Amino acid sequence: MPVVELFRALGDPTRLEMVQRLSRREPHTIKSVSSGLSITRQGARKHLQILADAELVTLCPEGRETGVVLERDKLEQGKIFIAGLERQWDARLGALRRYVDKDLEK
Amino acid sequence: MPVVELFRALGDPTRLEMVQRLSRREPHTIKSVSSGLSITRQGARKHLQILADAELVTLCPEGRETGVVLERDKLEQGKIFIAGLERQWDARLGALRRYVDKDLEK
DNA sequence: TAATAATGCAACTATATAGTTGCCTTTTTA
DNA sequence: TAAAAAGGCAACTATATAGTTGCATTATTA
Repeated sequence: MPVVELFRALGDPTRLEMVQRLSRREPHTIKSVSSGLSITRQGARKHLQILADAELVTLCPEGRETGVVLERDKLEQGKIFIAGLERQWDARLGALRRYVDKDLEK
Repeated sequence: MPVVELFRALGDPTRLEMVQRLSRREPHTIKSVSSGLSITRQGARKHLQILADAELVTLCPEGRETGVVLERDKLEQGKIFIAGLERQWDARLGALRRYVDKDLEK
């Protein structure tokens, strides 16, 4: 289930910070996306690997440095998944509960 | 950062299955939302607690059993957060990159 | 009221995860 | 070409997490 890996990847403050940096500014290198995080380079590198394994990010080695690119489509998949949950909720019990609530107000 | 907890909560196959069950059908009890998961009752209960701590779910004890209610608003917060990332991406480098790509095609 | 159903609490194990340090390689650049 | 910059790989530690088992509690129901 790839969406589980996506949510797991987003479910860490360091990684979410990285994703926010990438959404705000590109291009980023491993260095720039990892700077000022109060963890070591290798610690940050592990987080980047998790993002890459979840395909939320692509690493592009070029010469001495490695570019980090955010995969917007993957974010979209997460949004679509949540929207699907909401749609089902709306369709079934949500509608019923709203009906019952309204009925009880009388 | 509450959205980190939300994503962390969704980033596990058992918990995502529970959330899907809740989105498809309500009401659910701890028992019903935990049945057939190939883990013990207590294992499932721990997952439910994580969902409750993330405020994705509310536990409502009533007599002998405890109702489990999905908090739709929390899902919505996740969707909105992702949409915000996408919006920033679209506004900044995404637009620039598309421009450069188009330019290179000539 | 005795049995059963639904659940809670606590202790325990095993594995995964976050983070570190040390050292090596490759590419720029002064 | 020597130094610096960016990064890879591996081993290690500590803590968090998933999952278990055992036992106790509270509500129903036969």
